[in-house]
Amino acid sequence: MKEQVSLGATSYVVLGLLDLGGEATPYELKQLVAASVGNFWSIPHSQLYSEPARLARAGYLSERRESGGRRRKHYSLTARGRRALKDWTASPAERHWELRDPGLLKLFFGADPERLAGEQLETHRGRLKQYEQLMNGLGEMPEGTRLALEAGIGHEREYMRFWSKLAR
Amino acid sequence: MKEQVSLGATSYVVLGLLDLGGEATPYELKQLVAASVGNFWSIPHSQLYSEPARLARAGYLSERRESGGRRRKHYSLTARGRRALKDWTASPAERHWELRDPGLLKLFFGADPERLAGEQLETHRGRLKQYEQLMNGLGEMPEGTRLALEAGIGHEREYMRFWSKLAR
DNA sequence: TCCTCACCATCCGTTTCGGACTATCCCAAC
DNA sequence: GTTGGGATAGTCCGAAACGGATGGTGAGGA
Repeated sequence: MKEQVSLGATSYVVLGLLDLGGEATPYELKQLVAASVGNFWSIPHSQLYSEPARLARAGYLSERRESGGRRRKHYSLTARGRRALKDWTASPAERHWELRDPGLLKLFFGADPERLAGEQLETHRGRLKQYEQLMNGLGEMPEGTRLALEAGIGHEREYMRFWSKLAR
Repeated sequence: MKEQVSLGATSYVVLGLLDLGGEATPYELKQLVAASVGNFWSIPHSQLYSEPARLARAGYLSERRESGGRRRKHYSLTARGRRALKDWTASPAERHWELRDPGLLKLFFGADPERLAGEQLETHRGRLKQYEQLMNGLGEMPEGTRLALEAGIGHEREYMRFWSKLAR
């Protein structure tokens, strides 16, 4: 008698990370998110405690609890969870798309382009560098990860072009 | 004795749109959002009823109510509201940035790049076209608006490049 | 006159957010 | 061994966001 739950983007992030990593505690998920997908899709850490529990209740994850010490909970995918993830990746992506960029918002509402550009260039330069290091640093990585990172780099370069034009 | 409220991105969108448009009802705000900033930063319509009310209570907006008919509420900026908007545009943008793109998320978690690319190209082609029409269609527009639109177009072109590489 | 459709607004249950708070563990210094 | 500090790990809860269901109002046409 599994509980019925609906799966949102957050759910799939959890499933996806567990698929990549094999097994993890919420705390480890938190680190994984921070180091990967969190760069463009943030998830509050408290969700990474409640969401796996929810998914486990619905049979997508199995839960193993340490017997001693901190009694951490380790989660891993069940067959059902793996299935759900596969189905999701194979289905067309929702149209819903969002670029929540406070810098662009300020620009839209009349901030001085030149002053904003200086600051934004700095921000994006930093981020670009970080992405490029990741790309070179990590040797082997799954193809999807690498491609998503490439996309990120592409967008950062686009930001550099854009703000550079305004900076002069 | 004004009520104390904290201003978030949504608040500034409301202030900003009223600054651009002079005066508006929540319903008009909804349309303005849909036609402009909503393209990259969505706001649920119900917020566009509650947020102006909240801002009015705190003295950032003034409220004028139609005496007959539907008794719609028209909002406009007070000096205080205009001030808050100016301060915000002049302050450095928060680092917090997000690209919520379900397509990239699926790519990250292992979707077949080629199949995803076909679908994404279509989506982005549509959006790009729409932006370009806006750019050409609207004659005069505030500089910020035009620049933000240019940024959007830049990113869409980047998407086209990216997914095209994967599409072959 | 009545109907219908577009316009307009509110409500409210659910989900998400994010920050404050607490607990635990490890190791080093005393 | 005991104390203390920093990294690790988890919980909680009020506030905000979400989004869909619902209902009213008015203009124009049949």
